[in-house]
Amino acid sequence: MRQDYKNYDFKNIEREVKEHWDRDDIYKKTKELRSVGENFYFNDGPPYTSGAIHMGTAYNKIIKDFVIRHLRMSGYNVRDQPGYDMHGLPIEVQVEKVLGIKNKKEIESLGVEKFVDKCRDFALDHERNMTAEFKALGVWMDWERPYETIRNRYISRAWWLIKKASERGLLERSLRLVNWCPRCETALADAEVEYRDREDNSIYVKMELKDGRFVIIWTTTPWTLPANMAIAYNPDFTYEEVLVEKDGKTETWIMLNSDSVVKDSGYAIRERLQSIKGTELDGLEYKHPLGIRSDRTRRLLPADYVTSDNTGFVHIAPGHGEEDFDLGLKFGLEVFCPVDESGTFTEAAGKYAGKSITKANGEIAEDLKASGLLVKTERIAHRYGFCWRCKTPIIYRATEQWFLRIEDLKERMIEETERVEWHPEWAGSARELEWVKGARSWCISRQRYWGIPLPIWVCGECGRRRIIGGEDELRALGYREEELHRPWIDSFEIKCECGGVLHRVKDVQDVWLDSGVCSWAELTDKEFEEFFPPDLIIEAHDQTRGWFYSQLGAGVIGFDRAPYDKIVMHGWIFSESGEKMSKSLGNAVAPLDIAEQYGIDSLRFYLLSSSAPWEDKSFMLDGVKNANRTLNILWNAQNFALGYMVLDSFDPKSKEYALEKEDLWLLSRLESLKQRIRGYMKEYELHRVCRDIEQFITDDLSRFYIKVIRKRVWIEEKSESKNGVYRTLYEALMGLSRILAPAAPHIAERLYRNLGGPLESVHMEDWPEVKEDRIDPELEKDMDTAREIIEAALSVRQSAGIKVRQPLKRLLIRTEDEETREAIGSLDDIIKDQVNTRAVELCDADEEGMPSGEFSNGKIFIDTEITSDIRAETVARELIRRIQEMRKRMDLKIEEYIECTMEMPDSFAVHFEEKRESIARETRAKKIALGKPEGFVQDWKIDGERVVIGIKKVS
RNA sequence: GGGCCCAUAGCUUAGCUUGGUUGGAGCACCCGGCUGAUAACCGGGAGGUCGAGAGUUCAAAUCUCUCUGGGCCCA
Repeated sequence: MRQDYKNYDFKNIEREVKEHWDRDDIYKKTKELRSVGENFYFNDGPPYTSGAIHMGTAYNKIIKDFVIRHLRMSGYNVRDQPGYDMHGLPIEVQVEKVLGIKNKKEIESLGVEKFVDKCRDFALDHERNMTAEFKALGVWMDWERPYETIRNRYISRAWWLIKKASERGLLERSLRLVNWCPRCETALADAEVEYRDREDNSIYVKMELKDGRFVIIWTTTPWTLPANMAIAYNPDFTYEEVLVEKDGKTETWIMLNSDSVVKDSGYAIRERLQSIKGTELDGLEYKHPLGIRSDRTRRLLPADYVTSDNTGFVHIAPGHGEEDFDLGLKFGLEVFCPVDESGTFTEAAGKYAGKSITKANGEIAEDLKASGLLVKTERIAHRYGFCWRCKTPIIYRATEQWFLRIEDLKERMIEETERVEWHPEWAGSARELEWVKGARSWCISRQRYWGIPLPIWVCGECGRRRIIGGEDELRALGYREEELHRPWIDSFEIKCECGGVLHRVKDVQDVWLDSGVCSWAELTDKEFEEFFPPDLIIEAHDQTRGWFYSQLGAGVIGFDRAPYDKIVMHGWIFSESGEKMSKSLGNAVAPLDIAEQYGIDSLRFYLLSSSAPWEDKSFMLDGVKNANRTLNILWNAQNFALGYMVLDSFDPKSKEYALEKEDLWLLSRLESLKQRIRGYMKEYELHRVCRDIEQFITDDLSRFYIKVIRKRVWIEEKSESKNGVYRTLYEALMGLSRILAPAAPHIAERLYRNLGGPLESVHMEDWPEVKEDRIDPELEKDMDTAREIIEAALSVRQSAGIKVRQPLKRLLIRTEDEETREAIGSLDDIIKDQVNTRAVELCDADEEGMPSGEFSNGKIFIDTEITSDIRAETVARELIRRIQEMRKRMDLKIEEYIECTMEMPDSFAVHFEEKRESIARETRAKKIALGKPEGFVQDWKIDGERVVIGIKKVS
């Protein structure tokens, strides 16, 4: 056992504890120790290597670290390989920025090899930084051996899945409508589109029917008009046909909501001609408003999804809208898409050829106006999709892409979602299930460079496909390059049976598929045998559509099951004012900056205790301060205990001790704490674990227990009673070091080491069993009663102006409650001591004339009569308190002796003489007398009288 | 517009499953006190339309419905 820093110097403590872990290889030894335990596969969701960690990433890893440490202490052999998501558009975009280039053409002219090398360096740099930060947070994972999505083996296992999908008939190439980023020139997954509000010009356009009447459509994307192939109406609606007039000319219009459509258009309604049922419009032909592909016949077609907002007619461009595409499929429309990869109109767009769609918007409106077809323009705010990385507005394009038909697996995916144990329960039963039910085919191809190349080779002659299921298969065909990435793999050709040549399709795969395969991608055969499938994953709620889902899809394709049994879903961390933390808003707090100020353990303890894991949190700096305060109190309690234990050479193995009521009480509290924690852990209520520990430290241990036993340790000679205190404190602190180890691993470690823990590290300890026989609910209840009475008495003292240093003659308690009477009887020593009263008595009637107060089961009265002895003791306590204060100011050690001389009025002096011996004993004074104060001298005012005290240290 | 989650004191929150005396606590604030572990702690004070409205009930923070605001995921 050893005494430690006087103050809770978290900086040094945390640094030194980490040094200890490193120097003595504690992490490895801990894993080694548990290698005989039951296998447990914790699967880390890979953060994306494109920036520093933020508070949310920190929280994520802190929860994981908590859970893993707890599992290890509970005996499990935990597989804890962390991982990094290192491919994909986000990195490409950042690298483009660094290189100062803007599009795919510039990448091609720079050279794909150079570009990909940069991407790899970028990802590896960030991986290094992030690892350093995770380690700094005290997170124990296998940092020497993380999985990386860019490794050959990883890529190889991803290919295996695509081959598997192909074998199961789930891989297909087809013309589909996809989200498309014209800047990045690639398809985007739904998950890669971010929706925001923006303002646009919407236009109302007259579409001329063959008979000269017009139907009015409304669109927010004028640039899709060249691709118009039909107009949809709703067969359930009844449309209005009205005669409108402008500049003396009249026209016949068909629409809904004619009044609001005509408003501000310069037209006026002259006559309401008739109502037209939707069905009557079926098949009517109209002219393309811009005269594009005018040879085609365009018709009005029925569609249930048309809403009654706006005009009740929807312009249909199968090349640019999902519903349009589906309607086109149903009615055999041409999928006309006169827009290329970069968002530029092709020759097919007639006069707009070569123009970018964003610029064409205005021009199209102008042209419509010129030809008299524009009814009006209206500014509107609506949700629009943007590329999640470069923030360019996305468009929809019909293109040939590769898909996984996971909608075919929907039933199995639903079953698996229902099988998995979710925390909280609704995360699965409501949220994920809802999302899975909407499963659609998964577009996995990307027209980019930095990603896992799709392992699909197609013959230019006969169209035969060959899917390569792994690196070995590729090498067996003669592939020589070390690298499996683009561009190296692009030039590899395979001979076809037909005599032709198979070329790899140029695409890379969606990064969500990368992380989707991580549960098996880096496992050795042996590990796969021992650990797969994973037992547990822990991620934030945005992963509903992300990793929870991509893993489910990949797992069901590969293994007909979800690659997890249990999911803990956690919340996000927002700024103090509840907004998203972001650098651009300037409200982001870096986890390590906070740790620098208040300590890593404080940050961890705060994040874990602040609210339930699945709740979103606003990050409160005061919360971290408060956690720091709690740990500080623990530190002080430890100092108190160790100070005396070391002084008395306490031996925790010694059997020579006697436990008093308060000792048994604290031990009971400790065990019932452990019992509650056991329940919380089952439900992943980590916040309750931490809050209850905090309560125990501050309330039970520091505020009450230590206050009660202070006198017992201040007795000089060794005694069984004093050993009882040591024994109790030792057990409480040892217990705390263990149950605090997952949340605050540094201070727990230090505490354990200071107490002389038998193992090299607290993290190698077993999670403590609950010693149920020590739990004494009756004693705990009695103590609650005693504490309540003590509080009430102190409160009455205060309002009566009787200071605690003045003993009471009696404390009288009136209660009808039998249990309360028994509690008082059994704990009266503690009550006496804490209230500072000579006697505790029960009474049957109110005591007239005495200050009184109430507690939940009765009333109390204090007898404030001052006898000569009470006066003497009050004076003695006042003097002792001042002398002690001075000893402290002189920085004397507890065991050092003093000589003390004092001047005081006669009214004090008589009492001083009376209590001289006990004053000398309590202040460790060899000599104490009246006389000229010498040495360290201070003036005091006691009850308005001047007392001068002088102290000298003696050796 | 849809699904899920959240809303209690200035702030962070307990209580809601199973309706029942005056809805607890911490931080911050004010007043007083204690202290040889403690720049710690204790006592008191002030601070609540339990987001709003309706319903069920003898009784609603708690159950039901509607609405408002926030979050996540979608449309």
